[in-house]
Amino acid sequence: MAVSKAEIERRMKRFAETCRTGGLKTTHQRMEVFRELAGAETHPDAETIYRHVRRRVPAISRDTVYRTLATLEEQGLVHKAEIVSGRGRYDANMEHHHHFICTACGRVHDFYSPTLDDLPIPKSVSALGRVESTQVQLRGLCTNCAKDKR
Amino acid sequence: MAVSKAEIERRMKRFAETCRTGGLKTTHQRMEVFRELAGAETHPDAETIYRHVRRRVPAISRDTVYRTLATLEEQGLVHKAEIVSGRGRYDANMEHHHHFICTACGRVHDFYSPTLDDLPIPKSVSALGRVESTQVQLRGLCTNCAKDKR
DNA sequence: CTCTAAATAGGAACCATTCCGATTAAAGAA
DNA sequence: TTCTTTAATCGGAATGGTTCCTATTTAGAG
Repeated sequence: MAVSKAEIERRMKRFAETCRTGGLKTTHQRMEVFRELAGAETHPDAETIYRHVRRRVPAISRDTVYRTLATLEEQGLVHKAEIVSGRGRYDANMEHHHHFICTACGRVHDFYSPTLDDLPIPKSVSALGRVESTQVQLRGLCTNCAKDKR
Repeated sequence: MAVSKAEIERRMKRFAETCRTGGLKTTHQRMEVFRELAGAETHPDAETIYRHVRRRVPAISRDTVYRTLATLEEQGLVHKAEIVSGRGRYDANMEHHHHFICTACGRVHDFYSPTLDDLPIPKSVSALGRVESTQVQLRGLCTNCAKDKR
C-alpha cells in the first residue's frame, strides 16, 4: 500500500508553503529529497535517500542530503526516528504514530492508536521535566523475518 | 539517589552467576565494566564507561569495553538504549522501565509505570509481527536544561 | 537583469565502533 | 600446583556514517 497520489500532492504543497513562510529557497535538490520521502513508507536512511535521489539529480552530494534532511526536520516536514544501530531513519508522515521495530532486519513499521497517543504519564515524570512528545516503541520479529527463520 | 549498596551487590552476584552458567570467563576487565554499570544511573555511553574503568584497569582497550557491553547485553545483564545521536547508552537496570529523553542535553532518565508496562496493543500490529517488548519514550526539556535556558 | 545571501559539490575530516593478528590469562584436567 | 586449551584481551588499523570546509553556483529580491 503505497502513499496515495493525493497525499503526496498534499505533502508537496505543504513543503512549498513551508519553504515560503520559512524563508527557505526551494532548490531542485531540496525538492527532490523531500519528494523521495513524501512517497516513501519505508523510513529510509540518508544513504538510501541519497542513492534514490541521485537517479534524478546525478550531481547531488551526500552533504546536501544530510543537510536537507536536518532542515526538513527543523521545519517539521519530516520526522527523524533514532532507532537502531545509530542510523537515523526518516519519514514524512507527521501524524502522531508509533513504531514497530524488527529486531532482526531493523525495518520500522508505523502503526496508529488514539489510545497510545494519549498515554497516562505518571506524576513522577513531572520532576524530570516537561514532556513535549510521547512515543511507543514495540520490538519483535516482523512477519517477513519470522517466515525466513523457518 | 545513587544505586544502593545492596542493589549493586545483588547485581554483581547475578553477573557472577550468569558468567558461570553462560560459560563466560569472569575476567577482571569484564567484572569492572559491569561494576561500572551496576552502580550507574546515568545511562553512560561506551566512551564514558571506558574512561571510568580505565582508572581501575589502565591498560583496558576500547575494543574490550565494546565487546564486553555487547556480551553483557546478549546475556541480559545490561540494557542498551539506542536513543540519541547514534550513541548507544547502557544501563544495568533490568526492571521494565521507560525513558524520558531531554531534547537539549540528551540525558536519559528512567521512570516506572505499571500501567505503561502493559499497553493495549492495537490489533493492526499483529499483522506486522510478534511483539516481544514494549517501551514508552517521552521527550522534552529536562528540569536542568529548562533552568539553564532562563 | 543584477546582486547577494543562501545553498551546493566534492572531498577531507571526524568520531563511534569493529576488525585483526599477536599475546595473555581463566579455568578445567592431570 | 602445573599444564593445556581456548576464550579474551590489546592496540592499532580499518570502516562507515555523518559533518565540516571552501570554492562555486543559484534562487529570489530589488
